[in-house]
Amino acid sequence: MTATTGLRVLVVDDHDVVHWGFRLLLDRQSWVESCDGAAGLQEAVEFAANLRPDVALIDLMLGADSGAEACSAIREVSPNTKVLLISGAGRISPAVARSAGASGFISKDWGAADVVKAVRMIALGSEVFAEGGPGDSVGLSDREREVLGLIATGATNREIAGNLFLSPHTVKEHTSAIYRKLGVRNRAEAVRSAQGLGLLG
Amino acid sequence: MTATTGLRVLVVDDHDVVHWGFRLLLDRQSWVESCDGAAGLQEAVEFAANLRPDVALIDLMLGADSGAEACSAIREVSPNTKVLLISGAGRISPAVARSAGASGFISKDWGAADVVKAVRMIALGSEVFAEGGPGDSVGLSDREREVLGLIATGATNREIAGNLFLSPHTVKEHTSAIYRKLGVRNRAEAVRSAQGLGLLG
DNA sequence: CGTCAAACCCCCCAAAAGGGGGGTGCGAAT
DNA sequence: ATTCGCACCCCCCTTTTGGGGGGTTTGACG
Repeated sequence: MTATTGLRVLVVDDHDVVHWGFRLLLDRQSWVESCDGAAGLQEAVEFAANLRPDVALIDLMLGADSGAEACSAIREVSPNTKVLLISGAGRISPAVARSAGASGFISKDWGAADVVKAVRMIALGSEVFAEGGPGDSVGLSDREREVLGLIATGATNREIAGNLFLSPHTVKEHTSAIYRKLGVRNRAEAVRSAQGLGLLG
Repeated sequence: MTATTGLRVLVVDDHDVVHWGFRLLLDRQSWVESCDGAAGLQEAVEFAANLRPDVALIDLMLGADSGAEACSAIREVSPNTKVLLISGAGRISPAVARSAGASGFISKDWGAADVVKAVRMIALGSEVFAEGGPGDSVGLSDREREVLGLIATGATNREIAGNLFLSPHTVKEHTSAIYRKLGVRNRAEAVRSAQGLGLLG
């Protein structure tokens, strides 16, 4: 639905449990085409060079290696790969993560659904830098919030258009923007997400 | 979407404000084809006989006439018309309302959205008898709740089918049942409604 | 001054949704 | 003993959705 073609994901983590956990989690998503894993920096760079993954999930504590290093190394051999850094215990400043070329930074204790959503948002071009937790300030425009409210009432795009005196196509563009910003695929999930974020009454 | 053809609604109320309020409210709904009004019993019966409305909204306090009487009278001349009784202040037992042939009974201080929803639910064949308020115990089956939960994650019917080892078509029947029971037209509204009813985590 | 994002409009397309009809079997209730 | 809700399967159909292009204007911000 979002994905015209599935995403290729690379998981880099030296702990087998984490590593396989993510792979099982992501392989289950219909928009994930393939999900491979690497245990160390060298292996990760090889994979990245060959597979050109869309997203790389990199653990910050890569044994002897640093996650930030791995991030730079991967983006050197595969510049189109978006990197999502994952912290176990330690913290990292968004600035450091950004300068390493990462598109996002999350904590390992996020729920599975939120991690999955973060991967999707990054693949779609958003950045995810967690300060306090998932879903801080999504930054919908006024119009988008208005459309979102009508979506939640079950209105079709045509009805929304009639209500707001717009063309149905413009409404679709707003909905697309909403989905992108919320990291969501469709109306139903958008409503759920919006409720969780307190964007709806 | 729900309506292959729009609903015809008749509003019976001797207070002009209420009367027009409902008409304005309902005319705005895309699934309402026409919405006429009558001020008294006789007028109401005439309208019902000619227009054969799908739903009649009847005020309980019809001046000298009783709303329950009007209900019986209307269903005599137009048996397919579903009747929704509306109480201003007074209360009526569901038993009395049922024996008069009403499909539902609500209070005037319900929110606009809930009244609209009640009309739709009745038109779809459900009964709406308010005890404590709108949306008491919708009575989804286990399977339906399961499907609803997946809908809220943005899953498509095909994905739900894969997850629950069903055919996509069976999933669609569950979704239809969910929509009917919640008085809702589509996934987005179902998610919103379910949240409000506490059916989702 | 340019630039950028928001908001609006048009075209196209494939996929999904939603509703209609038909059917089966089960178990619980009347 | 028959009815009713639940769960499951098949066919058909139209509408809606979501994404892909392309474009304009406006107003804010540097």
